[in-house]
Amino acid sequence: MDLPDGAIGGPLLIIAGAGSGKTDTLAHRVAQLVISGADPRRILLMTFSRRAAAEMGRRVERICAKALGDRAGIMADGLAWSGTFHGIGARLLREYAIELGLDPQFTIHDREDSADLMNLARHDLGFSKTENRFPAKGTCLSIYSRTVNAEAPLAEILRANFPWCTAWEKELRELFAAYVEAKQIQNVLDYDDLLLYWAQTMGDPVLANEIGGRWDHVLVDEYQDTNRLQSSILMALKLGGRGLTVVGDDAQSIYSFRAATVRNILDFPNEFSPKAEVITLDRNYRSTQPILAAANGVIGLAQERYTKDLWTDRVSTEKPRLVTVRDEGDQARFIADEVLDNREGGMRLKDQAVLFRASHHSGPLEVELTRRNIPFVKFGGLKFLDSAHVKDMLAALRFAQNMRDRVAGFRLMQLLPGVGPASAQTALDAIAETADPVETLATLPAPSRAAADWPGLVSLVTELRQSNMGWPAELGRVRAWYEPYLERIHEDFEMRRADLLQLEDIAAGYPSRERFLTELTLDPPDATSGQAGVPLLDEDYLILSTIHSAKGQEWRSVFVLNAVDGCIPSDLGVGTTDDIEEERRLLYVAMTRARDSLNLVVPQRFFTHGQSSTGDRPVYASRTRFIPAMLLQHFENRTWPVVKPGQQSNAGPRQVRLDVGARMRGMWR
DNA sequence: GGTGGCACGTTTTTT
DNA sequence: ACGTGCCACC
Repeated sequence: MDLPDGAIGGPLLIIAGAGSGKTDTLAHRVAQLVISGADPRRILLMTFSRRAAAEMGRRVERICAKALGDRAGIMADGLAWSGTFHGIGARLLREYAIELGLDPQFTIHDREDSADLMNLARHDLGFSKTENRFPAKGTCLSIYSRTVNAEAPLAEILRANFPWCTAWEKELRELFAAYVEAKQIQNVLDYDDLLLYWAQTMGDPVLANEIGGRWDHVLVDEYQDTNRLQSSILMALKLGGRGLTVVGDDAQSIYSFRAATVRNILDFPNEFSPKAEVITLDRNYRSTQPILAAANGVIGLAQERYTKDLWTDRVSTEKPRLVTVRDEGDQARFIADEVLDNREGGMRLKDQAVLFRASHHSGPLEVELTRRNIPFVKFGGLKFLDSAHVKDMLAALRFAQNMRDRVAGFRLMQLLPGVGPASAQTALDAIAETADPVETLATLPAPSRAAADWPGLVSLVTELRQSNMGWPAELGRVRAWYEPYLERIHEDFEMRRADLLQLEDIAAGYPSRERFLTELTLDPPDATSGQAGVPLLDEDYLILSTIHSAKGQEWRSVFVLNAVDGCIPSDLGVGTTDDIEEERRLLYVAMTRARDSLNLVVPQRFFTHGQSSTGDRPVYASRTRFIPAMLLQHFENRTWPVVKPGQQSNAGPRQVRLDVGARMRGMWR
């Protein structure tokens, strides 16, 4: 590979197609830098997830250990600065908090907390009961977030992405001002702030110089999925681009809903003079030729493309399959059958993955897998941390960490019977106004209807603040306090208690409450399991994942669920051309995860819930528009189950094949 | 002021 | 099927 060696070189862009060994290339580049004398502590590596960062770290260490022999000691600390933009931002902001006028004890709000705070502001301004409905809290947060991340004027964002909200521009501006003020008073930062404050910091010449000077080399992975704000930070970090390397693939850009823009990668070379060097990797080492041909066919129909087709020399006679099944139930049974077949043939469950557009698409499959005792782990979608009981526990810890955090305090206090929004509000107001919040909390008159429970809350918070019981013992203390409430609130508290024990296991892996809270928010455990608890590492299990969460990974056998219009592309949203194009890339990403075998499953009929006023109704689906007739030559078409002629009538109990009545009714809806 | 019931609108992907 | 706002009752 023709990469410059360890000296600090000019800016470099590596366009790395799917399966072209991007991770390996980046790992080798970092290792090369270290081997030729670069200080690993002066290398900044930003990846998309911390999982990717960990993987990169392992590979770099392995390569270095081999090459350096007994000098491998310089890698003792591994890569000190490796993580996501948000993670690195949080670390820098804590370090520079004083200079930036922040309290170093700041807590970080996740998306849901942020939405809750937005809601409080929305309420205070009286927007929640306007005659024409004001956008919901989540929508408000999305608008705010997109405006910040895209570095674009509000009016423009509204016009382009939220046209149904344009009439509320004035109110939204007012709301966002209140939201920002609330965050500052409460000493909390949201995800966007981690980037925004960092970018602002880089606007100060002294701090910019100091921070930029900490690293000789800055490398960024998955650059096609960064947004304007992130690229601004990067450019300010390395003026002129010395020591800067970015890697990505415009054909795999799938995060525009998060304001990521493919322009970052396309415009990168021209940001510098002389222009950045560009290296293109177009050999795919992952997939067989027929799989790649099909994937190339799909992406070949994209309206705009910059990189050329990938090639491989992995020959195979097996084409990817397009499997038509009757409905989602058959889809689940087909996959379970195939997965077990593959395993009989020697392929571990872990070498197989099922990918889908939206987290809930895997529901019927999860039921089938559980029924057949096939263990699986699911990535993406609803997280363990989003469950009410886990959030309650975290609220207690967060409130102890930062008593000005109203979202945490609000949630915590309302656990007590007899405490509702009004009493919580009053208590939090009193706390907000004093210099010694613990003292205030302790001397506050208990809300009259919660007289019995209030002292317990006060002593919990006081003890946590004194913080001499150690970590993770603190969490045990919170659980002891919380369990009676858990039993009171939830019928199924037994199951939930198991989650809390799991939370304690997770907590034991962190050195302190502060680190636990920060890192859990920035990097939540992203898998949930069908069985109780996550399977042990040495166990074998099938992978279920959203396509988004499957980014950067590969499996020997890949199944794609619901390859139908309405799912891929998703029929939500207004459906601009850009949205459709992104969905096409999503299918491309899914297909290129497969090494040896690829099945796209097309259920002819599936159910949506809600939507129509009459409740559930079957939707007759057609094959995804991204595989039009002209691409069928790349696939082996089949239907499942295979019905042999003459066996039709005794192939099992007769079932409804075509719900004519529903179809007739559907004509009029 | 808290709580529980009802009706209505919403529903992807993630740091 | 689920969250959220509104309203009536305690």
